[in-house]
Amino acid sequence: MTTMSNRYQAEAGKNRPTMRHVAALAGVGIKTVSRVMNDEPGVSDATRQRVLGASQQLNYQLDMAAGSLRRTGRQTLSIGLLLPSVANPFSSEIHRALEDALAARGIAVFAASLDDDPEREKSLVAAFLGRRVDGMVLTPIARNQSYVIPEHSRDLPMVFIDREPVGIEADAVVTDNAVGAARAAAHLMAQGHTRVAYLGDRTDIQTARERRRGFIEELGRAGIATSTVPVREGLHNEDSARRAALDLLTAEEPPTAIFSSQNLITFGAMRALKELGASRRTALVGFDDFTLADMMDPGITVIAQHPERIGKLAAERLLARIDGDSSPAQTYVVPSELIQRGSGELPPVS
Amino acid sequence: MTTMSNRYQAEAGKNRPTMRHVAALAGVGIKTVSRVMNDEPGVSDATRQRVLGASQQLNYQLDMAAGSLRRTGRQTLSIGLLLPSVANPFSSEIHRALEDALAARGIAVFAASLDDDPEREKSLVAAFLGRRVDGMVLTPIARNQSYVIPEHSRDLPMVFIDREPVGIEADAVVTDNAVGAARAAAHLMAQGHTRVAYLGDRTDIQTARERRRGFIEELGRAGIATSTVPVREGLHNEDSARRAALDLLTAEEPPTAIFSSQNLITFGAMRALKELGASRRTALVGFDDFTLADMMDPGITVIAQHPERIGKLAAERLLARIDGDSSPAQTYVVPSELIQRGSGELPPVS
DNA sequence: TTGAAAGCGCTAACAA
DNA sequence: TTGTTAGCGCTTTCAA
Repeated sequence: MTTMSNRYQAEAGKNRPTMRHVAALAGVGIKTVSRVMNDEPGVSDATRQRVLGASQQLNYQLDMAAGSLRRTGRQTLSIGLLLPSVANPFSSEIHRALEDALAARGIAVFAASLDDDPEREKSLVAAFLGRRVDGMVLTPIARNQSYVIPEHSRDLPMVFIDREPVGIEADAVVTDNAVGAARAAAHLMAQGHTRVAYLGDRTDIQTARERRRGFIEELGRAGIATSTVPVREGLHNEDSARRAALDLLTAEEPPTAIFSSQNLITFGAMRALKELGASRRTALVGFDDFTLADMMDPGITVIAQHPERIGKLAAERLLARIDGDSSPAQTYVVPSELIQRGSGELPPVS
Repeated sequence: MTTMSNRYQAEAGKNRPTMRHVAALAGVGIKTVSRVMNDEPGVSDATRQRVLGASQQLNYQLDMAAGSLRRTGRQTLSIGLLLPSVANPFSSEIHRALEDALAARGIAVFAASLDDDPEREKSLVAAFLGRRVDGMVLTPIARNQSYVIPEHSRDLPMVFIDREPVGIEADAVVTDNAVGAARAAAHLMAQGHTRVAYLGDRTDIQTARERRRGFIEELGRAGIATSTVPVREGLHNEDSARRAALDLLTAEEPPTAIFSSQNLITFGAMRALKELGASRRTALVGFDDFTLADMMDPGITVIAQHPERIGKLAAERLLARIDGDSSPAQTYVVPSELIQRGSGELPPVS
């Protein structure tokens, strides 16, 4: 005991104190310290106070990693979140909603950015697994997610967001992409447009394909020959979208309305219209809402997604799985919403 | 040995395999598995292959937490990042730059949102510490950061961003708030403005006070009686800024130019100007750049911060500290930049 | 109410 | 080149 006191009590403040240091200083056993630090019952008030005092004096902090190593269930109270980019506004709102739902349970979030790189997806998932996260929320980008099947079978909770996974049956939370895009088509046709162009993202992205499908099919249902619909795809940034829009608008028989399938593409279309002085002549509906959309001239009509709802729902599903829910995997669809601001209500001008 | 084989090899796939399982399957000692998994030398090629095979067959994954528990230096390859909100565009760009710089070293990032709550700051820092992060990047909001002195003295690397910490000497990376605001003042005066209003954030925020000081002092240096400068402070969202701007602009002797000290305040000012039809009559310079600023009419002139540089620099400082740099704490200043887009170049109209 | 001993999955130190 | 033993900081188990 004297040895222990000497050994642990005397050590300088450079090294982080452990339970043994606290125990030695308080003159109790290490298990008693453990009980106090974890708010477990079975410790007298006097002892508890003594331990608390020692712990504060040493500035002691429980080591979660060491604890969860032995603890049954072995939870780390951390999860992994994989996003296209943490800097993407849509992603970061999902992130925020998730964080809020998980913070209530003391769960910390590892966030990482994919940058559309399938290899990164796999290595970031591996990094999460190596840190023994209690669950993962993933935006899939790789062709196939079957590489996580082993972990999923070991009951590691997993929720996919924005896009459904391929090759594995797991929970997913997605927007009604096709329905939303169809709504955009119907809205433009209701204003009298029949010549409506589609500006789309890279076709290897599932949501982009869904939006295209929903849009075109709705035009078809209204009797428009879908083969005549001007379609420009593979656009992945503002400038390629801008050029595609300029191209369409300066061709013969330009469209009287444009549907842009994503934020950056909408920005590109807006620029093209502005350059041509056609902002009040050509109708525009964009998928994804954005800051200041209502401050544009005219205001930009959009199909808004609800990232907060996606994040919240994903967190709820993840927590349910962590708590042992073993019902079959399911895809949850968060409805999008048409927000009229002017650009989508312009009548056709030929 | 037979016992071990039975015990570890036969277990079902539900439990995560450990090194012992791999060792048993490969017919080697556990330390050999450790060597292979950590790419350490001193293992014959044949043995290495056998271990690798067994590890893949079992879908084995090294447990970083368990490893770092014993490993000298005890690094977890994770850091904590505290932001006003992960959903704030300025914050999330810093986050992204940090992530990129740290990913190269295999370091994962715990991100959390403060929401201007000093209590949250402390509890989130405690959560990071309990997870034994290798370092922290913090946006301070509490009055005082002396509560982390014990950890800082134990050589836990820490870099403060956006605002300087109080009560502790630690590295910080900040924007030249006063200088940037002064640049806005000088720019507006160069257009001939003498009656310039200031719309500012809550005065308990250090950067808000700095911006105000820089702005007012620059007006004073030019001979403007600083007591006559119309100042509205304590604005913390778009609508309060909008109302303050409306108030100023509809009073007697309205300002001919406005400086707004932050993103949301700029949006509020823009709305007020639009409502009054004064967008082309009253000059506006905002602190903080934002998406589509150039698409407004007129384009919005701003003092742009450089979140990517702040994030990158913070990461560099953190890594240097993690690598043992023990030079005195220092504050690094990232210069802001005036971007002219039209709104700040309007001449005074009375 | 309290604490000693074992062991979580791994690496350090050392021996073979 | 390989393996054995101890032990990281903690919780579990069980005995006092």
